[in-house]
Amino acid sequence: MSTIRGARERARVEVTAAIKDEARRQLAAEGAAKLSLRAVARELGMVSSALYRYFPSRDDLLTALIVDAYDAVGEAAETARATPGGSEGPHTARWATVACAVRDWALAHPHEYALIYGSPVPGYSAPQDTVGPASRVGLVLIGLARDAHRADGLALPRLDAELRPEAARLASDVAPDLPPAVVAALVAAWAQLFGLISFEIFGQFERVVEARDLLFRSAATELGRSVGLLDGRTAGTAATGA
Amino acid sequence: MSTIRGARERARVEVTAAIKDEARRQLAAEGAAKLSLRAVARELGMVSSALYRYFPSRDDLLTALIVDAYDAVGEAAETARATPGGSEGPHTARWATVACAVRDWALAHPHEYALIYGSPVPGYSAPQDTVGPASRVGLVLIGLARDAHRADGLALPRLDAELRPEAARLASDVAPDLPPAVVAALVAAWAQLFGLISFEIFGQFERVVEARDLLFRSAATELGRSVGLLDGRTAGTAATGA
DNA sequence: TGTACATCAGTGAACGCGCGTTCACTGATGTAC
DNA sequence: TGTACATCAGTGAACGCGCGTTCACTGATGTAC
Repeated sequence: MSTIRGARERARVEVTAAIKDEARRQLAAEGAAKLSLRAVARELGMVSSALYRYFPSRDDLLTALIVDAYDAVGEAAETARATPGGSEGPHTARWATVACAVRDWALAHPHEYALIYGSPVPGYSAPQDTVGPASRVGLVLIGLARDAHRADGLALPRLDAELRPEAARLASDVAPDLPPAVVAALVAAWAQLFGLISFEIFGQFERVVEARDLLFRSAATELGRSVGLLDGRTAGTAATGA
Repeated sequence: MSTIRGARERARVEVTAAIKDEARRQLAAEGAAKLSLRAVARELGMVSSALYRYFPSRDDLLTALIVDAYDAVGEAAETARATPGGSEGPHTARWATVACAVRDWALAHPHEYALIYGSPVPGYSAPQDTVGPASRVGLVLIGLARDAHRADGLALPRLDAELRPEAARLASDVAPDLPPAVVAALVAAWAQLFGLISFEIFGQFERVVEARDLLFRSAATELGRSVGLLDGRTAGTAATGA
């Protein structure tokens, strides 16, 4: 199926991509709530009913955009982690590199960011297809902690006694090889990281914060420390794979 | 003007409140994007054009709801701070009390929360009226740090050298009596606090975190520490006023 | 206390708009023999 | 290589819907003298 199967099939792939591109363009211009099949079709020079050959409904188009957005930000994080800044030097700096990559993606695609990390679109409920792509950024953060752990660059963060069962459950769910205290701190840091980004993207920093790059990098680094990552220099590229 | 001025004026106040209440109800049911003047009027047994005697446009109604929501969450924070849990005992615990109050409000009013801390409503730009109410929660957090500072319960958080000018500027803007390092950490903690809440409200914790109360309280307490608040017991009610 | 006028809340009809989705159709591309 | 049939992308008209906003109006409440 990876071969080109003929003109019809190739056309289908291209038109599907064109529809999503145009939808993304309208998303950027107007926001998710205003995304309309008719407007997309109009812009593409098609009649609106033709889109139903590609997406059975408006919600399915939205779902495709959501999956693409999760994949895009996940890929940005993964790419950053593969970069020297994300795989060499102090683990807190690697963490900051990945965090900044996520933020950069968000600044470049604010409406796609809002689609996945903002208020849920009214009347729309995300189907199962989104959970895989949605976890990619989280997995990169876990991977960074794992690298540090294997290189002895990970301290144990504080863990409230009453949180121990939940931490153990979380760890066995997402990273059984890491200490539960680290996993609990990771989940909190994950949410807090996007809190910093959302406040910037959604305008809460307007007229308050000016040096946003600096504040973000500094706060993100501190978040890395809260997970247990150490500032000290350890081996360059981790001996352990991904 | 504080006295009752007559039936007409009293009716105006009541109808205005009824419109906002019904609008809030629809907000909770459908989300901001689906809020429509016609539906509100219908539910109130009025004709849609009658609403224009009270709000010059749909956007003005939205603005009123936004201001009310900021005021409600601000009041929740202020009330919590006035409570024993918010004004006595370790400063980190006071901070956690306030943070939990904000989260409780958000859980009880998810759509109003989304209205103010979620993706901006497309095509709507917040007017100046919202900035005062929008800052109330932040001011409570600053107040908590101030209480600790005056009671010698505040340590200096780390401050990156390159962030010093921004921290100084921030401090002189919002809290000249606090060390710049604290103010910079406060701004970051403020955003991160809402990151924890948004992830929960917007569904990112679905199928991941189970003990959300515990995780939140623990992470919020840690955020208080990141600002410099100390766990040690200091004087009961701070000798210093608000 | 009574009359004349001003204010203003609420009505009902209308304007013009864009939306998602369905359906019977045309005509080009692909497949089987 | 050629013919007969099946698949399927795209058309165009239509259905039924709800929306924000305007406008001339009625009638009740309030005010000035």
